Amino acid sequence: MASTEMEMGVVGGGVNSSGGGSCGGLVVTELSHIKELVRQLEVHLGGSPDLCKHLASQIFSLTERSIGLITSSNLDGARRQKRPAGDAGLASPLSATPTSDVTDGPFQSTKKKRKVMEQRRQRVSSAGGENPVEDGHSWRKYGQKEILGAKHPRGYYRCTHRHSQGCPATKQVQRTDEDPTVYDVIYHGGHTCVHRAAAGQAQATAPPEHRPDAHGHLRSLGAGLTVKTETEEGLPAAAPLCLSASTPPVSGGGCPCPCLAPSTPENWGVSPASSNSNHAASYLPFEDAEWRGHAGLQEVVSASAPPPPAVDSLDDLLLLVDIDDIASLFD
DNA sequence: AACATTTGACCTGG
DNA sequence: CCAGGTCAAATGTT
Repeated sequence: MASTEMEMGVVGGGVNSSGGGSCGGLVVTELSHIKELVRQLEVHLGGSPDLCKHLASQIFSLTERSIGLITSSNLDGARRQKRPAGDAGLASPLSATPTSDVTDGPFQSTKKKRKVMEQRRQRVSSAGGENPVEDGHSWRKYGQKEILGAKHPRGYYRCTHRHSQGCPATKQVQRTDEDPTVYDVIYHGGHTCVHRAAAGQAQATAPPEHRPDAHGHLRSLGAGLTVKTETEEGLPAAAPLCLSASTPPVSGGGCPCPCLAPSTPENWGVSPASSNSNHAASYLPFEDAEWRGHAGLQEVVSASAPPPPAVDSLDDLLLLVDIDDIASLFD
């Protein structure tokens, strides 16, 4: 049984970072390039599909490179600054989890599947509502565990499409000790699943906040959400956004993110007992292997914020991805 | 019937 | 040996 499960994702897929060092300038250059490409893409939207595809793939590879640079930089920083594990209950997951070298080859042997994948941590507030945040993915709970030093058990979830598509994404959800309405969500691995059919259906039937098109997603991303992103050292960082252009959207401008199955009320990273259908919001943690560079980032997501600006154009999208913000990481 | 959750047992790394 | 992570049978839900 366990042996039949494919653990092969696109983990560690070809982000070639050029060593650590100060890469801020390089990243800015790369991102500026991306920005320009996106502008071109916008111009050609509705025009030649081939050209759009070409631009998309260029954006994709540039993004990969940039993330590689950011990743290597962040990891360096994280390694250098050792974290005191004193922080009651919360300190453990990221710092104490002995994630193996993320820069190394992803697989050594099938036995060593544990902890091979990178992880990202988010703090999710459910302020008032029952559910923290909808993340647009289908999760299936496969375990729960009392964690030493923590008041609340940790839930273990994996992508619903794990078996059907071999999607390696998993997440762990745990209430924080300080505030029961706040959850720590740790994601392992990115989604490799694509749920085209369901996504298309969802586009027609699902409520706007669940529509798998980029704009809808970005709207929902903002809908009632503030995303404060910071590194472990407390540096400001770019908001996590789904920019992957790896999967060409369904014609007419779908979401570039894979695995956008219509979310179910059970998607919630909380005990199903407390989950119901009136989720407060949606957000996109990270969708692709390319976005795994945020290993050192901790995102703080609050579900109680006022309605956000709509993202109606790629320009709006670009506004959300402020290159300067990213650049400031390296200042 | 199919799918999801619960939960105790098992496995693994430190 | 212990804590964390995963498995899988039992159970619940739709």
